[in-house]
Amino acid sequence: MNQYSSNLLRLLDERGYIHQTTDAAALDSLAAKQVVPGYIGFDATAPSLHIGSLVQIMMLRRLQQTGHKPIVLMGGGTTKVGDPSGKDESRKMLTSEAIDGNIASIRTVFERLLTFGDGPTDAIMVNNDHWLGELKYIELLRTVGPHFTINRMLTFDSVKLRLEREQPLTFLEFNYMILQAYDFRELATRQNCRLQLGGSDQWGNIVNGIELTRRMDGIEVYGVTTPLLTTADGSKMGKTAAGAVWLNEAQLPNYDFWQYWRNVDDRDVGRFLRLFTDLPLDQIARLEALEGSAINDAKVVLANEVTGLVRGTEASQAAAHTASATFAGGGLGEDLPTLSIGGDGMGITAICTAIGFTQSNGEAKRKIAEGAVKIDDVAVTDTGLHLTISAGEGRKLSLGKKKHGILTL
RNA sequence: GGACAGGUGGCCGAGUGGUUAAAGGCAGCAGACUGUAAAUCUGCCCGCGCAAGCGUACGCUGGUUCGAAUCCAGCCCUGUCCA
Repeated sequence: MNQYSSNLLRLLDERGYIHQTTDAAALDSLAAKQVVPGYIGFDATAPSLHIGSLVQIMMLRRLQQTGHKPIVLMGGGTTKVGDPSGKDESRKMLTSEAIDGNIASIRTVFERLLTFGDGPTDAIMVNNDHWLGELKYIELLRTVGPHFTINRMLTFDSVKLRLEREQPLTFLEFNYMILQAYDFRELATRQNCRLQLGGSDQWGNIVNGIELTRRMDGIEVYGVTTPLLTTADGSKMGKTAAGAVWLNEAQLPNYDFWQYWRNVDDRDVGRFLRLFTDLPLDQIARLEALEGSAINDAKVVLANEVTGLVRGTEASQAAAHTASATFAGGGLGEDLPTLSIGGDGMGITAICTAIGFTQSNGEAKRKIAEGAVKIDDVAVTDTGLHLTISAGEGRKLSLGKKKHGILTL
């Protein structure tokens, strides 16, 4: 698979980003001779993206690394409509203020991974609300409507799925694909954008945009999708018990982010190193080849690198230090969650819940009965234990092997 | 507007008057084994309470009954077909 002449496609290919492309040869030769502005659309439904979007973000980074221009399209307008893809049910509507706030928060992560500015290969962030908001409905129908057939729209997976499951698909959602196609056409004419990247679930939307652009403006544009990322055990990436693995620190502490990568399945290590770090491929090959417990070293590298990229080097080092102190040294690290229990002390079950290890006092009680709760590595047996701490002293609270925290006065 | 089917715990899905805080599965958490992995086995898995127990919960609101997720009425929502 070394037939590509452009650095862009070669890099994407050898690091495992490519699932499908439209007209790979034409895109390849275009990327070999000029700067190709390419974009990916992101949703603005939450104040942070989670690691399910990280492949997409990394692709924009690769785009910039190979001398092209990344365009981050925030779906401020489309978020008002709601993407039916993969969702069983309609999303709730967000206010414009909430959407704008989300976009501002999401931008902070992009600023770590991409270089923004006015230069030819600097990244830019755009919001499709700017053009979608201006569109008048009749105008939209007249401009875009003729280029879509219901027949074709009905063949899309996102639509078929709803219909097969006998679940509702509103007309509003049905319009999502039209708006998304329109984005590509807008970016192609306004920003000279020639490429759209996205997850494999966006294939249909991307192809729609390509066709619309060709029909309306006679411009040839291209699409590349990534494979749907699942972990080795088959589940969708980025979901844990506590919820999604968020990219923003406000939604997920650095230490927990680091731990996510430290705990990936053995079989995922090489793939993730290629996708989510900038390490050279020969080094990754060496790490990936580690066997048995030695693979843990590769996981530490993965955690360090990804956390460094997304959260910053300092955060990464602090998390790594805390992890090694906690797990290897049996001690404590500063990044662990901390709870102040006050001068009167607290009941052990309330402590477990307050620090976030358990959802309720009842659950804490059950965990104690299972012998999972430890203070300074000694198992707690009494569910009624009332703990007090004297000044200057820090006690280590553990639930199971992985959850550790510090209790202070 | 009409006919029919349906709305159960994070999800899927049993349950048609009491033994039902509600089978089973998935997801999750913990224990054992390990390597902070996977697989496997075991336990747990609404909340409050030390506990006895109490409180909430089967779309919503009322009703029947000693007793309702289960029966009745009205309403809301979804799907399929018809107009």
